[in-house]
Amino acid sequence: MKIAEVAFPVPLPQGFHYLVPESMPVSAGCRVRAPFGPRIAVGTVVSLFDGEPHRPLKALGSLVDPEPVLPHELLECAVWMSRRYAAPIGECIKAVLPAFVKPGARAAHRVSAPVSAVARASDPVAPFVLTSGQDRAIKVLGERLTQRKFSGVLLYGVPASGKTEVYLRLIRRAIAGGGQALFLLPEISLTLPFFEEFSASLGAPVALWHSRLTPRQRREAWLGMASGEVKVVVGARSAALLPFKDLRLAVLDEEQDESFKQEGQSPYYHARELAFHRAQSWGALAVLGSATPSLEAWRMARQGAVDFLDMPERVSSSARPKVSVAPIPAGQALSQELIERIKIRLARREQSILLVNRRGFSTVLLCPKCGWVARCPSCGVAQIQHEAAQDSGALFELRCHHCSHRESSPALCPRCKTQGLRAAGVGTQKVMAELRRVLPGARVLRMDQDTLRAKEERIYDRFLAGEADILIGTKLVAKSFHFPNVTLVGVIDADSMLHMPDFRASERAMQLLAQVSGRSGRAGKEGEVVLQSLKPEHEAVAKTIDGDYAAFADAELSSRRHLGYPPHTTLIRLVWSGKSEETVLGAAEKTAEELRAKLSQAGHEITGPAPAVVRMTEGKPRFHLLIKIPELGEIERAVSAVRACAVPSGVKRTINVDPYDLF
DNA sequence: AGCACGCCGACT
DNA sequence: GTCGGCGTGCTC
Repeated sequence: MKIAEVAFPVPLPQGFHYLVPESMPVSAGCRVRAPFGPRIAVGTVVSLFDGEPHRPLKALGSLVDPEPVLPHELLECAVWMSRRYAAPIGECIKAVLPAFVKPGARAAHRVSAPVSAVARASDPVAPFVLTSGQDRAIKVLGERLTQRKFSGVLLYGVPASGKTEVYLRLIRRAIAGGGQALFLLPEISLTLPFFEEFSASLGAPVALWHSRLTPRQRREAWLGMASGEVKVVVGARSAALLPFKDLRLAVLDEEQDESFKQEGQSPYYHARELAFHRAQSWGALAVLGSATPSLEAWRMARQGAVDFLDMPERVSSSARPKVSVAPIPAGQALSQELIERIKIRLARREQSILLVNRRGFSTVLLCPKCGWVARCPSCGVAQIQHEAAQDSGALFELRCHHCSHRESSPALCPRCKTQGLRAAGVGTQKVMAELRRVLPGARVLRMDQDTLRAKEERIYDRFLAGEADILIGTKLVAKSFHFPNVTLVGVIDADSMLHMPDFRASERAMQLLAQVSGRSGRAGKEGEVVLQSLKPEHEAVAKTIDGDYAAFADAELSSRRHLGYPPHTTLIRLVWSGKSEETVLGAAEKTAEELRAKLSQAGHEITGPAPAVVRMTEGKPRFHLLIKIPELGEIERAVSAVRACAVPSGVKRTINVDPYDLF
């Protein structure tokens, strides 16, 4: 008997089996209507096989699509994703189905119409003198490309070593043979400049892909990639889930960036792994590019799982910036040392960038008398004080950076009713206010998610055009922007990055410090970096000073081995949330007990359950647990042990394999 | 995730 | 008397 495995868009781990009626011309990747409980639901056929059912099966109702809506390789990708991340198959299928075929899907409304997401243009290519590193990279990678079989390469290029030119030439070579290229970037705001540059110089249709496209742009880009008419796609994370006709090259630029891992919504996939998997399916070349590689990629390179290619010299002959440390002053954000150096830039008409960790004014509002802290009523985390909108009448408001909650900032302590609440910690707005006071003549711009909303390119363009002397911003300012007139970078609080209760804290700090340092002195002028820190002896700070990322990565990799942390081991994070603390904690504890019984002897370590750092979602209690799987342990065994544990009704449990978000 | 079935409060 | 609240249980 012919049986179809069908996935429905529901968070259930498995597919469902149906009998295929004799006359139905169904194939894998088609959507079908099928009786599902008390209703008829639309699902997608994952596979077809012949066999004897072990239980009475219902028959498929009718075909929705006469032809598959998902190409075979994309369907296979969804199935792989479902296994790799222990995610419900239906959710994985949903993630690869384009919005325009999803039943009842409504795309988010977008206010202004952006440029077409598929561009065709043809400009002559300007001649270019390559560095020897670029030349070698292009030769080696170009050679790989012509072999037409899978290989993975880590391209380790110092800041300003000219990786973009290497990518461009590789893409040109990939599409010259009729193939397609996938180019992934960590941030939506970075996709547009690359899209424009590639469409202008490639002379072939290029598509743009990210979550804020209009439905029409989506449709055009998706179908263009599926048909092979579009040759190149430049996109954010979810572009790793597009259909291809003939993929020959997949590039992840800034591969260390954590936004390549999807968090917040299942499936919790990592675009780097997906890009590798798909390059394997197509026999394509996968390139990971970074000046500060992730320890995951670094380890793969050290073990020979990917090849290592470096570009050690900068394109312009300028030297690496000079890095110094200044102590963090008490009671203010800017040290005298930093202020003096900014003054020098103002006098020379050069520009400065100041990196601040948090947007907003101050990072916590507390009562010195009774210890009350302003927390989000929905998430339970400390709220950030922001300057209020001009017309609101108040000076400040409180905002949650996890959800959209906002409220006015209280004048008295809500608990003990005394006056004199203290706003501690430094955000971008406070630095702005302080600069205005200390250097009233300086022209200052701010770039963070708050100022970014509508006009991200405007701030970039205005600073580039010299409309301001100083740019204050969060980690956005550390990204691949090129500001030739910047000769000073100041980091307001390098230590605050190291204090996070997370084993990746120093990796993140080192990457951010190295990246932001790379913004200084890019066009032949001498650059300088000032790190405000009280711990100059810390590994990440010390290695930023001597500029040795490779030494940092090797040392960190070995320390992670001693502590038994990724990338040597695998983590699985379970999160429970629900109405009452008793049921949520009860379920978590029962699971922990069962997992310890089943997994301990295989060397799996179970930590928790414990209240998550983000203690609530929508006001409901939230607990988590970590499973640490040893180097050669089986992930599948842990996942099936988790699946065997009951989830009481009223409780929601998520499974996150290789989590980056531990809060 | 839906959707039905099942037992307890304010209404035509 | 019944319309409907959402707790809990199942979907090949």
